[in-house]
Amino acid sequence: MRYWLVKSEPDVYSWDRLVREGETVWDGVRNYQARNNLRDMRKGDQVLFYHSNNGMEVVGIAVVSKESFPDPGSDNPAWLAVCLKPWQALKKPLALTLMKQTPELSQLGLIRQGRLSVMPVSPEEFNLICSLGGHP
DNA sequence: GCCAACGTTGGC
DNA sequence: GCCAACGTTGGC
Repeated sequence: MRYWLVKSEPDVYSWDRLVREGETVWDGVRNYQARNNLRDMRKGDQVLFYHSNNGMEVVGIAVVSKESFPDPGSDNPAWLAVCLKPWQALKKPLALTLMKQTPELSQLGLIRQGRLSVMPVSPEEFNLICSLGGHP
């Protein structure tokens, strides 16, 4: 089991919409590093869902429901998509400012490489984020 | 709205 | 292959 974090602007695609729809195709990634991370996702991996720009907090945990396939929105087979399903909302969304104040999270990709939209998260980081988010 | 970070593009 | 110019992302 591996752990990941994806970013989404809530005005474009929010956690609530993912919950409403039950599953979504996570496409439109046009960055090679992020693409490589999509490629490495396996069914059942857990994915932190972060709202960028508007919100700036981790709001929930999703699960990879389908491993990578060619992005249906692109003619270029180099670009990939996965499917995500919502699993659980965090009881307390975890703000970026709080994560920045947490020494154990100082190596988080979200903080170190602000523009990357799909990134791996270590098990330790994942567990800490869950517990800070009020998750048992 | 501004700007830092970073990726991409294209001229040489 | 280098690097300047430019575009995009995202925090502030």
